[in-house]
Order: sequence, then structure tokens, then C-alpha cells
Amino acid sequence: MPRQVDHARRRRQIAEAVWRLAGRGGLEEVTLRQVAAEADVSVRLVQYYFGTRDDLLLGALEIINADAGERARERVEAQGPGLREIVRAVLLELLPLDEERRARHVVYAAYFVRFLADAGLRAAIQDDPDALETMVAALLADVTESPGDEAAFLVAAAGGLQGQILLGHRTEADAVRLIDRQLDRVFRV
Amino acid sequence: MPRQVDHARRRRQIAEAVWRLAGRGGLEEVTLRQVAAEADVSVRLVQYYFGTRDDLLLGALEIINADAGERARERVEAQGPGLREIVRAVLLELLPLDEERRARHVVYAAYFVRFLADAGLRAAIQDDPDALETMVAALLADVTESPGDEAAFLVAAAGGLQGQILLGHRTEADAVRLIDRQLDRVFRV
DNA sequence: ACGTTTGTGGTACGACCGCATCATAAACCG
DNA sequence: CGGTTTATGATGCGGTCGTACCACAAACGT
Repeated sequence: MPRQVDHARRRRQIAEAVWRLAGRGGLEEVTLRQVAAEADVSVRLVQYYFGTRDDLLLGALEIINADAGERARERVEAQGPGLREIVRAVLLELLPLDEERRARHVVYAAYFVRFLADAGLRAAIQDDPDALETMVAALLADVTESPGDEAAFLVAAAGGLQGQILLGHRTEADAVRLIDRQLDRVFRV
Repeated sequence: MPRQVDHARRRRQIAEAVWRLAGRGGLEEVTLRQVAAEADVSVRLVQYYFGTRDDLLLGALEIINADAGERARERVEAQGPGLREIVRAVLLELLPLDEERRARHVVYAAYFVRFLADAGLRAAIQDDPDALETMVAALLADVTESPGDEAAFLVAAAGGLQGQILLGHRTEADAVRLIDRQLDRVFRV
């Protein structure tokens, strides 16, 4: 074999090309040839590391999803011990407040319709859909009498704000302000 | 000419094929050939009534968007005079509570990434993004001290719940219940 | 040292893509 | 009634698609 290579690194290099293309023009743009060109490798390599196109779409999603979980955990754990700070960090993770999160949310949007039809793809991200919500609910247990409902509503609103920001219907600052306003209420400041 | 035909009806027939395909597999599936087959017409007819593929995507979106506005208006006007009922109807319009609304929201999801890159497409739907919100805010003017913020949050939450329902993360009934709970709060029952 | 595995490139095949061209039949206009 | 317009079908062209196949060089195992 030519020099032993870091398999995971190559996969990531290719997966990043998938994300960029998907974010630019949807999954429609994610062709083996385009991915190869974007990642600056040959078509053959894309096949070698991921297999078929469906495998590629699944693999790239699994990687970005693992990244998302890791980053979210990092950011939440970087908060102080205040309940409110932690809840806020969790909710803000759903907002495209930097290029990384923005790109990630756009990629999810590109996959969205496929999730509806492909249970395999959905499974790749379905570990944490209500994990966030459960976490928020637990954090709110002592500050409100219906933590589950408040958590659900906060998470849903953050998800809605995400879409509005991406479409340019709302500024990031305004979305953050709205979340803080609701936290004011829930935490009865 | 062969018998004069209802232009608008033919366009709708073809547009509906676009919606079905987009809802099934995203815009990727919306090819001239697939659309023609789904609408049971020839490829030539699709071209005749819409032009290029981009024109087709735009045209089909304009039609579904006009439909959405019309239906929303109907449903909201069918409500009684109660403020809360009207606000509720507006918010529920954002939820996929029947097949028609579900299909529509899935179509919007299929277009989403394209909206980000194509200002022309975005313009086709950008008449009412905050129209809903403005309307809700006006309705809430007398019942809360910050109608704008509450309206924004309610609309955002409804949008977030929409996605959750589509993905099967939440039942329709639960989403409606959550909205009613928040309306309880806002209307201080 | 040598065969086997690993990583990589090139490429060919059949299908499908968007789009344009040619053909044509039926209804309207004069 | 003849010509123009409208609505439709069939088909072909150049390109890209996913995928499979072939080749090969470098490192590893023995």
C-alpha cells in the first residue's frame, strides 16, 4: 500500500465537501463527481471511502451529527453552574450564531425531506431529538410547575427561530433577545 | 388549436405533480421527465406551460403559496370573533394538521435550501413571513404588555413544532396542547 | 524477498438529465 | 375558406449521473 493513511481524516475531508455542497445547493448538488472535485480527490476515492451515493449521504450525516453533539456538550459544559445559563446555552445551540452552526443547520435542512422517507437516515440523528428537551425539562424542574411543557415550548421556539434566522427573517440578536425574554418569564426574574 | 384548454388548470395539474415529487424525495426528484410522468402529460407539455426547470420550480412554488394564503385566510375568517380563537387559528395554520397542510410544509422544506441561495424563489414566498406575526401581534395588543415579543415567540414555536411533527418527534395533539397552554398564559385565563 | 493487502487513479457503460427541434392537428380570425 | 395561432406529441443531442471494472504502486506480513 502507498503510505498508510488516516482513514478517519480522509472520510472527514470528503464529508466536509458533502456538507459544503449540500449547504450550497441541497442534496441535488451532492453528486460523486462534485464531491470528488470539492474535496480534491478522485471519484474513485469517494467510492472507496463511502461506497454508494446513499452510503455517502448517510456517512457524511453521521459525522456532522457526531460533531454537533460534541460541540454542544463542550459549549454547555463551559457554562457556569447557574441553571439559567445552562438552559440558555442549550437553546442557543439550536441557533445559527456562528458559521459552524449555521452550516450545520443548513445541512440538516438539506436532508430534511429525505429524513421523512428514509428511516435509516432518520435513525442517524434521532438519538438526541428530545434529549435536548429532556435535559431542559430536568433543569427547569425546580423553577416552574410544568417543566416538561415549558421545555418543549422553548426548544420548539428555538427551532423555529433557527429557520427564521437562516432565511433572514430575523436577526440573530433579536432571536437571542426573544429567548432571554422567555427565560426571564420562566425563571421569574 | 386543439380544443381551447384551461391554461390555469393545466398549470395546476403539473404543479401538483411537482409538489408530490418534491414531498416524496426533495427537489432532486423533480425532473422534467418525472414531473411529466406524474402529471400524466408529455415532457413537451411541461416545457410548454412552465419553460425551463427553474421556471417550473418557481411556478409550482408560486401556485402552492397562493393556495396557502387563500386557505389560511379562509380558515382564520371562519373563526368566531374571539381574539384567542383567531390567534389560535393563525398558529395552527403553521402545523401540519391535515394532509394538505402537511404536504405544503414538506414542499416548503424541500425548497428551503434553495431559498437561501435564490433570491427570486425567496421573493415568491416572502410576502407573508412576518405578516402572520404582525397579525398576531396586533391581536395581542390588548392582552399583553409586549405583544410583539409574544407574537414572535408563538409564531416561532409553531414553526418549530411543525418540524417536530413532520419528523414524528411529536404528535399533532401534543403540539396543539402546547400551543393552548401558552395561549392560556398569554390570555391569562 | 516476495506475495498479499491497501490506497489510488483512470475509465467505460448504460441510464437519465435539461433542453431544443421538428411535426401536426384543431380551433380561431379574416 | 385559408391562414395563423394554440396546444400537443415525438424525438434527438450533448452532457452528467452512479457504478463497476481494470490497473498499479507502495507497504506490510512472513
